[in-house]
Amino acid sequence: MSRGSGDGTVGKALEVLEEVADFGRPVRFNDVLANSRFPKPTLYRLIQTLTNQGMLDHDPDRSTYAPGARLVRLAHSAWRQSSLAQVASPYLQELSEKTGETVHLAQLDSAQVLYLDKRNATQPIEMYSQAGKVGPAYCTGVGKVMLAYVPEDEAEAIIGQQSFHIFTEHTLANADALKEELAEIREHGYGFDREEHEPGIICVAMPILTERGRILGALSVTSTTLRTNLASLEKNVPLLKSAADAIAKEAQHWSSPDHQKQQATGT
Amino acid sequence: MSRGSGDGTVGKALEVLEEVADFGRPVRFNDVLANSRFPKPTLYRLIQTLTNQGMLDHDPDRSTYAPGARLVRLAHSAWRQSSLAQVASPYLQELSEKTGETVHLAQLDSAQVLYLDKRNATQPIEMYSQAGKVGPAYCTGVGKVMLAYVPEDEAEAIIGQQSFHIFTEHTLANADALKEELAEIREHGYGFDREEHEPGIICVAMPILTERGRILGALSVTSTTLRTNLASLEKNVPLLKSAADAIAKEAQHWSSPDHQKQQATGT
DNA sequence: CTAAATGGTTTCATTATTCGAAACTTGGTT
DNA sequence: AACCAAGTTTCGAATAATGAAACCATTTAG
Repeated sequence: MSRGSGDGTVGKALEVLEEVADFGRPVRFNDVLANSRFPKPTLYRLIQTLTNQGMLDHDPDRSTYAPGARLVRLAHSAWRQSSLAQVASPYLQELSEKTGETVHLAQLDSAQVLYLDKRNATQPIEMYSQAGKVGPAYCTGVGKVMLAYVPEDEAEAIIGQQSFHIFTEHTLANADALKEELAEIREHGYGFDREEHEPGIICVAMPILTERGRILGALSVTSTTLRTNLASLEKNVPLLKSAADAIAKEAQHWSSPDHQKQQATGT
Repeated sequence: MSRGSGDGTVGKALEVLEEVADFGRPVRFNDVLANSRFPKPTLYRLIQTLTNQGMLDHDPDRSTYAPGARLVRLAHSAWRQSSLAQVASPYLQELSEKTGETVHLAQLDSAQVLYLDKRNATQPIEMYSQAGKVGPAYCTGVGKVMLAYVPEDEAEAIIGQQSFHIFTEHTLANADALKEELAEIREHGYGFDREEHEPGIICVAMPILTERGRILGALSVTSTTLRTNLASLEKNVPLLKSAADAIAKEAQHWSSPDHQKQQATGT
């Protein structure tokens, strides 16, 4: 069930792509080989294929590989039509203005939290730099509220994949503590981050749920213990709740942003 | 040689991914089937695999597919370590400030122009909205200068894939006209867009070449016939040239942006 | 309330692709 | 000139992908 398992050649190729991406710098064939479960010729062919396909870029001068241009193009498309990100945008803006705090939009990607958007009340909008970042699910506000509303069996699987690395003295240390917390979240309908990931950083998080109760993502309002406390953050719950509801409703009925041809303008 | 051809299952899967992305909206299985060269069960399995892998997201309520979250995450990584985009950023900023015009950074992706970054002198920086867009190679400034420096055989292949759609009365209408133009570009070392893609839009474009003469990408300064003309735009050539040289040099020696662990901060 | 149709999923024998140990080539070093 | 390491190719055996047809589950029509 976990990625890269029995998904044939395509799964393997994507596993390699991820490996290359994880290096965070251009890599040589041998570097990849050293970190790969695949034998040399297999890896070689997978990399060849990915390069051919534009998913990897090959620098012949330095003989290195890096994630390719096609990926950027595909992701642009993914972003533009991700109903959550598109629909949520104005609500995030409103939330950050009303609360004066940083607001996040996140989604579950595999067992991790994927940040789709972020609004910093004080700073101008920055997107690409934040969208696409990932974080742990078990010790972030958005991670926990999403986990709380994922179907039982999936949740179990995801929890099994958490590292439970202790970031601060408040980090939940194991699966049982996390499960207790999830139950509590279901009771209230929202959750907190009590300095579990970073000292001094706290947040309230709200799930974005469809009418049928399926989890689409999560919103959070983040601040620091220097500026405020959990009780004050909790006052934003009604705001968050109505934003989450509105986003869920729109996302369900959403079909296309602008269906007319979008051609790049520029030379 | 062109994509999606003999690259086995991986090529096919990516072809399907692209098909889904091209719809620009969530699609049903049947919609994809109607536009696909694959028979039903094959397509079904490819989509299954892609969904499994997080490259496609499946909405069970509406039974639709859309490009997936994993794509956004991978692209974030691709972007961060794309040496061109990272290295070029400050130079683009400088160019847009000095010229007071819009500046583009582009790369070749297959037979298309892929925009990596854009600076609008007057407006604040916006990234995701522009990066990832694609445009035609044969009728944009950046497209033509890149084509001019691609190895003979590759250029031939790419030219063969151009649509030669007539956008304006100045659009180059066929391969021969384009080849002539490319020869001229090689002579001067830079090129123009003479309202070939959009009426009133003109630009000067400069190739970014390694010491060995390999093409990495292209820069352009774009404006309108209302504000200026080609002769004035051409005055920016020295600026462009020195930026292109500097970018090429840095890109070659570049290894990693910040190699320390980058953990998302937010909850 | 049944019939037909539509949209999606599974089967299974056939066919084509992938696999990987080993051998080979290339380019740079003592 | 012999060596070494990184990268590339070979080829029979093992595996995975293929797609016509059948199947199942919802809708829509009669």
